[in-house]
Amino acid sequence: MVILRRMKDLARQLSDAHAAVFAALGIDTAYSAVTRSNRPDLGEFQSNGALAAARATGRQPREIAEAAAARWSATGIAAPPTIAGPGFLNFTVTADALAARAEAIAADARAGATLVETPRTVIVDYGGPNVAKGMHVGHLRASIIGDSLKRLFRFRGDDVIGDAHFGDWGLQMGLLIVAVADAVGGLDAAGLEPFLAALTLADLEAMYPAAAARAKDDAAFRQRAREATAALQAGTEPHRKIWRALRDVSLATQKRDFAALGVDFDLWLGESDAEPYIREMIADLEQQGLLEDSEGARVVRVAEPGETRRKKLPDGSTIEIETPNPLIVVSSEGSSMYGTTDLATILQRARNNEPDLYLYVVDQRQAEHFEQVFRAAGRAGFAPREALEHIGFGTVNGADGKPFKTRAGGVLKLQDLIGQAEDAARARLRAAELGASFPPQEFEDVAHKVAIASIKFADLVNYRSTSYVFDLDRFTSFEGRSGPYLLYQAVRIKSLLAKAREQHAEPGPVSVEHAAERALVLVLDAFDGTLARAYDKRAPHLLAEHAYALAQQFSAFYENCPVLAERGAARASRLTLAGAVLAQLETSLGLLGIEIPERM
RNA sequence: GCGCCUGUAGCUCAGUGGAUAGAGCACUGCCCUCCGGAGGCAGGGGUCGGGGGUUCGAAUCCCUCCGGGCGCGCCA
Repeated sequence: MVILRRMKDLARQLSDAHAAVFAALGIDTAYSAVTRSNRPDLGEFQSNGALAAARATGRQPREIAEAAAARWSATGIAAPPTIAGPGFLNFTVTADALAARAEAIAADARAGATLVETPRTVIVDYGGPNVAKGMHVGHLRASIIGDSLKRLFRFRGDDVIGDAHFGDWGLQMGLLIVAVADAVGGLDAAGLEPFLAALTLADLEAMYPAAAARAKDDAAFRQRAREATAALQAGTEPHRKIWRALRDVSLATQKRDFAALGVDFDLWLGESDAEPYIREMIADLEQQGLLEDSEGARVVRVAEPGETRRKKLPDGSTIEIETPNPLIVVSSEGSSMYGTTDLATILQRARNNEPDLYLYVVDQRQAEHFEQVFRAAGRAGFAPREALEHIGFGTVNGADGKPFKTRAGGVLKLQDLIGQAEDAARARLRAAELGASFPPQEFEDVAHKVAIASIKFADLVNYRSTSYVFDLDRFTSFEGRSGPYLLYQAVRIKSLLAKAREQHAEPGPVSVEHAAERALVLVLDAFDGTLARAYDKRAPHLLAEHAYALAQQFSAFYENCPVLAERGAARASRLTLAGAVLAQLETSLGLLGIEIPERM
């Protein structure tokens, strides 16, 4: 196997050259970073290092900038920088450097992306469907963001394991077991077996909300559910048999929903799979003296000394209590709570996968829960606290700014949501007279890809911690910053390249002449830096923005720089650029979990 | 009450110490004898919630006030 030394991006090349200049001048190279310019009228890249270095050393920024400019000798990459304002250095790269970079990207199977220096083992916990409920719009973000992060980390060279972590072991199971018992007339009723055999997800979706609602104000019913939960976890029959049936029905549907969404997992484990570790974990916590009795439960305290908050009691008085709250490991009923399984799952993962990093892609509202679990895991030595990260995200809201609901006020099932997006995609395609001549099966495939691209791009283009407003009309639009626009641009390039092949027009060496070509190569060049930042910040939206910027810049290039109308070297150069753009666009969208149809 | 998140153009959102705050939608005006116009180019539109402070420099950091969302032990 040939090991290629990947070419550094232009910002990196300029930074290296600038660092050499700073080193020669005796200035700390920590200030030598060169980045894309925010003043394109003055240069393509800039360095603010002279200002920062001036502050640190007490020298004049202008003087440092002038000395650096005078020593600049990176021939071939850029001319010596110009100085502006109090000491900004502005760089304009040479056409040759751009051409070389474009060719390197075009020839690279990774479209110009480098790998992390030290690959790690990373486990990504995302999706998190609940066995008691079908997947709905609320599961969208966990699935889409988690899947994208998994792809991004894997692409950068890490060994990544995606785990769905089904919610199949808590009180929701106890509630369902009691509901089943009531439906058939008791746990030992003859009707149990046939009931379980005929069970569907629809039954489950009808039973669970009813049971959950009843538990709210029927204390006796709630107590029965808690007891049933404890019995299930203790391995009692027929609780276990019922649980198995419920889980099987739910899982089959959820796998289908994930498949429709184009989201996959390496491990399809759930909370129940942590069960074998719980007894041992509790003994370990006990032995370490971390477990305390508290109001009938057994807890691990995780607050540091002095971490307190005031709490109002029912009688109106306030008391000072520790924060975060202790993590409940054993409920007063003797059952496992979600904190118990989460903690045991860390132990399980540490044993089985030895991850360097654990990412939990879960709703931001659970931040405090994870803080408790992570602290407990750190204290118990299951995993270092720094290796555990909660990747929180905001909610999907309706037009009223509140979490998204259907017109009837219920939650929108994932399946229905995808169906609505497909309807919208079909209508858009027909309105644009796209795919009219396709075989029905291909038309449906295109509509599905457009629908998924609409949903995923609209979600991923927002920074994950902010909530966003769900607006299917906007998401499925072919205009502007949307998934369908990106598919359209990509397919248009495919069409162009196919036409070139028909004409036996071959790509060739790149020469960068037109301003639109310069701008395009600069966007291609920015890919690797964007990947690195998206990776560091666990922020796929940076990648979504890059894909959009690339498509948009290609459109400008396409408008200004005819490809097939040219002949010879110019045509060959532009074909290389077009090919590089398509490859990078496919890679970018692929990392977002978005598939591009062959034609549309 | 305490804590976390959040407030940027009419709308949806980027930008978290650097120069003149950006993009999409919407709006106005141009551009199809030309590779897919679902496009491109240009323009109007912002006291970056208010006030104070730190800094050569603040949407970004600190303080304070106002608005919105969420969380605060036996649900997940």
